Amino acid sequence: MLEPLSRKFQKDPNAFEQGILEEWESRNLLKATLEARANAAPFVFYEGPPTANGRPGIHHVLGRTLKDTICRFQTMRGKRVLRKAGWDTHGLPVELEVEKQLGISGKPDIEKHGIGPFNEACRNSVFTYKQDWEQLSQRIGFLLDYENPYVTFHSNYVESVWFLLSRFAVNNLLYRGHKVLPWCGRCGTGLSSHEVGLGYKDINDPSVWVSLPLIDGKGELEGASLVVWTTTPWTLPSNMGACVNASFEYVVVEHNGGRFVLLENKVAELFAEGEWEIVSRMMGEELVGHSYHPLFEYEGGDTVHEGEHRQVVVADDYVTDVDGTGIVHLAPYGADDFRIANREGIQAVLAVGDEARFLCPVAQVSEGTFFSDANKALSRDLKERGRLLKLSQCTHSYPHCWRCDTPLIYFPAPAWFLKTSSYKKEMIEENKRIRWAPSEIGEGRFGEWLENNIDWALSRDRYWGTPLPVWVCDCNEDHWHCISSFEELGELSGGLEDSFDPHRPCVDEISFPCNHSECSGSMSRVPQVIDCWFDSGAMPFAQYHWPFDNRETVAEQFPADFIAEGLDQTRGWFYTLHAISVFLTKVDQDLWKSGELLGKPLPRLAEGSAYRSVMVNGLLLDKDGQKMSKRLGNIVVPGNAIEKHGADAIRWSLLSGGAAHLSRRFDDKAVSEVRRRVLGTLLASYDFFALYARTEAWNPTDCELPEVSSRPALDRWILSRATACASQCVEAFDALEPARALRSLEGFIVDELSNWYIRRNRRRFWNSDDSESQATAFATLWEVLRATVRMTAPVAPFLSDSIWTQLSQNDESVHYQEFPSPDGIRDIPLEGAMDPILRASSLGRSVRERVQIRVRQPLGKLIVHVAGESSLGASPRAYTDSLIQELNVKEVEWVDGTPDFLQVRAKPNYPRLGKRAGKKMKALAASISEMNRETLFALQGGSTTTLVVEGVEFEISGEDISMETLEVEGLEATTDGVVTIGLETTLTEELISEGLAREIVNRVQALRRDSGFDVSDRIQLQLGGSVQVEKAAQEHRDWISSEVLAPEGIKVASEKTQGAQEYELPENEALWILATRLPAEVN
RNA sequence: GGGCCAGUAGCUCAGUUGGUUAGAGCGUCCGCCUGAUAAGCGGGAGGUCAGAGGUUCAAAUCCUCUUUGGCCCA
Repeated sequence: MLEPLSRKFQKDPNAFEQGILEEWESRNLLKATLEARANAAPFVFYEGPPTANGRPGIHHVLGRTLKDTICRFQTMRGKRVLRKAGWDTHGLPVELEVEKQLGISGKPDIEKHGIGPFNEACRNSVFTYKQDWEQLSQRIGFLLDYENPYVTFHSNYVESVWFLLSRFAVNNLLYRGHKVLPWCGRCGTGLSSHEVGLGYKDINDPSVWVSLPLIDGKGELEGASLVVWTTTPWTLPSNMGACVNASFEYVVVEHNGGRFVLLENKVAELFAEGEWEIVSRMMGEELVGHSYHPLFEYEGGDTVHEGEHRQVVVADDYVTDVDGTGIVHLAPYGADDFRIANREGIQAVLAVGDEARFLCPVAQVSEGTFFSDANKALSRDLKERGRLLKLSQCTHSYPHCWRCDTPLIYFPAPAWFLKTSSYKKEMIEENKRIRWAPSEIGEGRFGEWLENNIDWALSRDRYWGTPLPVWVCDCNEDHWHCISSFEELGELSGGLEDSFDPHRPCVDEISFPCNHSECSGSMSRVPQVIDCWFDSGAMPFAQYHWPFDNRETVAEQFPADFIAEGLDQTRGWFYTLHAISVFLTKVDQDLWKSGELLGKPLPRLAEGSAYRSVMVNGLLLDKDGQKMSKRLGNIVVPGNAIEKHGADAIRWSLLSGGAAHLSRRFDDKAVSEVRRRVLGTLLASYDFFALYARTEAWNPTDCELPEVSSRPALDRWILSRATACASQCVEAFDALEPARALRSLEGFIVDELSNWYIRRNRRRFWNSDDSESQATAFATLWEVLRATVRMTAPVAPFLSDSIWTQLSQNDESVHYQEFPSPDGIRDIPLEGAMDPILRASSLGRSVRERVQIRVRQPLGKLIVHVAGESSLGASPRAYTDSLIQELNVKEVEWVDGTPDFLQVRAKPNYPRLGKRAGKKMKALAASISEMNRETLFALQGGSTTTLVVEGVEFEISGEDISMETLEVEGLEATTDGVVTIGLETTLTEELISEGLAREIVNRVQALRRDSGFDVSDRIQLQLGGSVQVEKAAQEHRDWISSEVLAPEGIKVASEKTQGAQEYELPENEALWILATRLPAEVN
């Protein structure tokens, strides 16, 4: 019992933790934890679903540790924390992976292969690395319910998503439109931004300046033309309008008898010097509303956006003065252009279709011409008609299809949208109620994103995803319907097969008659699937198959109290969760009106966002601050690091290294340091306790723990500090700032518990002469250690649990104990009184260093003065013994008041006086520092004095100044401004003799250790040496023998015994020792 | 181009509402202790708080600009 743990941990942390993992597994820790909290209030956590078709890296360890730590902490605060795992399984990355596997590429290939087999391959591929994820999570101690995860491709999940989509449709927030995408005309497909990035190439393009003659120009604008610039002449036939920036100033210039409108600083690029002059200036807004003659007249084309206007001037901030003329030609082949056309009601007609070829003849370009081949002919035509002002060539980087190398176009593809912009106000409002850590992300990045919200382009022309549950009539495409459940689909289509799978292609085959009156058409599904971000954003509902099942559970488990993901999720999961939940709970009022749905009660869900607080973590870089990437080969494989250091050290180091939201470096050395300095110290402290509890047979169960009030000041101090630490941890964890909690814990464990409390109290643990003090020491340390491991448990779950089990001597895990109460016993005056003691110790060591007298050499007297001692709530003098031991002095003299030998000076209390004195503060500070000691003394005694500074009187009281001690006359002294000490450095005969006695003990102890004796082994001791040494040994023989456990006393002999160890002591003194272990019966 | 964040000791980072001499760990130099012993502790040295300007009696902290780096979006 009370086994030592330190060496086992330091030697092989991995094996150490594996043992604890087995324990947890055998008793199913997560289940046990939830059972222990069966009736507790919930703390709701949502797991952001990872994609399991990639290996987890060390940065996932960061995210998972943050989640786990907060969840464990809340569990220990008495909450019931369900932890349902989840998997994000749909989407393009899966498809690309499978294309690679099957050795095919592109949509035509996939359709040739067959959507059915392709999706089957996707389904099999998504869990390629599931094992890796589960094992890693389990190994780092991330408690997660992997037995009942939510999986986005499961039928139930898909059905919930359909239901949510149908609610958008019912509210008229689902609509058909166009989305401008990077598009390959040859493959007939849109590309993701990732794919676009794969295919940039430098090409040569024409650069044309074209005139747009105004139809209705008046005054200076009469007969004037707008000038636009483009490198894509093929888009000019599809010109919809011209866009200016309302706040720019434009000029009208005359050139060769014509008038042209553009930005002043662009004129020189167009016309030669001296051939133009400025006629007039006007703001962009004055141009808005004019119309101009179209560039090309032709029949045909594909109208993709109906509108009342064509060829008009509009304004938008997206127009810059960097490229072009400050007037932008709008064509449907641009996302901004499309947005503006939408807003302004401008008709959009495509001259170039989805195969990137002309749909109709335009000028000298024939139907079917590939877009890039039309540039020359179009330019020529414009030139002939006098509309081309300038033509040159430019080389620039242009995207190409990474599969077939064809130049891409930006193309408005048919798409389905969610009208999120219609409830932007609600989303912004609800965002203000979310607690963001750090807050800037919520106000800044996320807030900004919501302010600029545009409708959600929901559909994807792909295969492996949740099919968009929209069925359209073949007679009239305005007859469409969004399905809300499998049951509804079954009823409409005459029943679903048992093997029904809501994925493509199965779902594509289902059709039913159009139910619009007097329509005899047949409804079939649109080909698209949906953005997989909608899947993950739907998880608060879909993870429980709401509203078809678990309505009560969702009502309790919505919204989340806490989520935590990386910064890159701001526009990802954080947004989709928010957008869907705000819509469902706040915008969709109809859903909740009746209080029931499908004939069963529907509990109202809390109105608002899906989460109340969110913790954002930054990127994890390598030790040199480089982004980890396969290319650089600097990816840290979590397994290796864990094997070396164990998970606790990694968890601790990841959480303590700076604010969570900043990008941080993963540094192996930092992990070692944490392991040694923090975890090592905690274990050593426990081992110390265990060692003496064993030898002295102390057991918490068979003794009565003494009243705290009756314990020594130092014991009450450490208990109070433990409470202080608990209160800081609770505050920091609640604020989602684990790094702050860990700083408190590190300081408490290393400085306060180990380096001060244990170090100053060691003797009490083996001194059974004072059994009361010993029992109290054991009780205090036991209690403090138990509190400490409960505080470290959320961060270092393994180590903490193993120490806890030892201390408790039972099987109960630390992980469902209560976190130490922040409202426990606290004695703040006592804590304050310790501060001068720590300062005095430090000063004392500094003086000893200066005068070169080692601590082992006792000194006579230490004089201590504490400025403002009387204002401390408790007297530091209660700790006099600690100071005597720490600095090895015979006595401590506490100085009252400000005696003559102490030089003092006053410093102004700036925060107090600064407000009163204002500009005169500097002068006032000067006169305060000149006040004499009598005045200061009087002020401290409670009287006041008046200082006149620059003609103004200031009444100064004791509170307006603080006293600073400078030095002590006649002694080796030093001060830190608050505490001043003087050290008597005279060495008397007795002190020297005692110093030597300590040297002797020191050498004997070293010899004991080197000889491999146990700490409680008794020995027989012979020694001798130089005259002074022998004299000291004689004088202190009793003390020495008790210190080194030589019950038979020591034998001082002038003749050196054979086999004795020789030593050279300071001041050229000589010593020899012979120590032998006494037989066991003596021990 | 826009937004957000960061720049403090050789390295990694703290630094509360502006207020006394800007702190800690690692590293380095010097030393100590050891009945926690394959540990531990202390003391020094080391900083123009990225740069410039401003507000203020007082700025690492507030404001403006510049600069470097990161992330997100165009």
